[in-house]
Amino acid sequence: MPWPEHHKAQTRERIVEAASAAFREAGISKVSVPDLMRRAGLTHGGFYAHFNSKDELLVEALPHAMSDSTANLDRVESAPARDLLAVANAYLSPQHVSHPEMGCPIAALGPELTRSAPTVRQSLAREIRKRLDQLLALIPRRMTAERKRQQAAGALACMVGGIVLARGMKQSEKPAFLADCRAFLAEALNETNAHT
Amino acid sequence: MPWPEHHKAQTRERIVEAASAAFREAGISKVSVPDLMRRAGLTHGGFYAHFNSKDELLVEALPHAMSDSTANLDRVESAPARDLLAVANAYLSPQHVSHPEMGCPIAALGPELTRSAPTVRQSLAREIRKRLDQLLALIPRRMTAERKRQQAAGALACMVGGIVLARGMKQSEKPAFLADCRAFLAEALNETNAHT
DNA sequence: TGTACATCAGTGAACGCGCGTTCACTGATGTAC
DNA sequence: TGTACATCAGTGAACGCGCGTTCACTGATGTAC
Repeated sequence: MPWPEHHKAQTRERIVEAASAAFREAGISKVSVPDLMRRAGLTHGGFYAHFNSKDELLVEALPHAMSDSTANLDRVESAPARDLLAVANAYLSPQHVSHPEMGCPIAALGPELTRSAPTVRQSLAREIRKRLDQLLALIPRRMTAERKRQQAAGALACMVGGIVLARGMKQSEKPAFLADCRAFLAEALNETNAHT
Repeated sequence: MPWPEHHKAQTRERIVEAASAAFREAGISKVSVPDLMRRAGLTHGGFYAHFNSKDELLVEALPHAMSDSTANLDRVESAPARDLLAVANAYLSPQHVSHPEMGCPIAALGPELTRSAPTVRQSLAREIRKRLDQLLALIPRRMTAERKRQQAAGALACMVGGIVLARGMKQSEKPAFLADCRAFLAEALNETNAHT
């Protein structure tokens, strides 16, 4: 073989990484194939040696963005967060609001992904399901299955909506709104409520 | 005057209405000026007799969509809902999930609006602020101002995120997820918690 | 060790297309007489 | 009441542009001898 063993796979990975950040930052429709190939240090023509279409890239970029985001957000002070509230607090942070390119793709691209091609929508559904299950696993065993499901669903909804809303607000109102969302969840997830 | 008094204003209104529904259904960037003029029963050339740009229309279509949405959602069984939980329950309904064109523009277009022109972003910030204040007004007086703010913020976040997530899920998982979000909020907003 | 070669990752000109926007015009209307 | 007219809302051809995608090619690479 005329090229180093994993050379092509590495280039492909670079494209996926560039796309995963660029889409979250600017929106899928606002990032053209020439744009993202430039970001990956390549020219646009080579794109189709790696992917059959922009949608096919998207199917791969979404799980990548999701892993990237949860890897960043689920660890607090370099240790993986072990309770739901810690994950929610990290998620509902000013840093997450101001850095969509490193953050959750559901908050940055949810509605746009929902309107994309069927393969993309399937990928989105899979990622949401997975994220919900991750959060579910962080909830104390002693609660009923029903209650755990409700807390995971409610917390994830509050997290995603909190970021979407904060990003749309006046700069000066963002921190207080995020703090309110965190306080709301702290209260709602508080175990003393588990027995009412 | 060669035309009926409010003729032009009515046409303009028809364009705003068509845009407000079309944008929520398909996304702003996927609806072209020719598209929406066709929807309003006109040809594309006339657009610029009413608006200077697509962005200028957007600044007007957003508040319109927001009023349309809250008018639909804030009334339960033809009477205006008077408590936050009733509003949240109507918002987190399967009908809202399956009809974005009549629903909340923040859930349908939030991230895309956040990346739009400054004038559009200002309009979005204003609408979010207004919505938050509406919800705040539905919370019992006896709570502290801080707690009321937290409940309004948390509930709105949960509502918006709940719709964004439900729309991204597998069809079969949507109803249970929405029910979980509603149950979560019923618990979190429950007044017995107000005194913990 | 040096050289000719086959491979194939990446290049860049070109394609058809639909976008947002402009503008010369058309023709339905209310008014004046 | 009937007709000529000025108005201006709406029309549709045309603009430059950037999109996603295709394809003939280039040139850096590892291999064979």
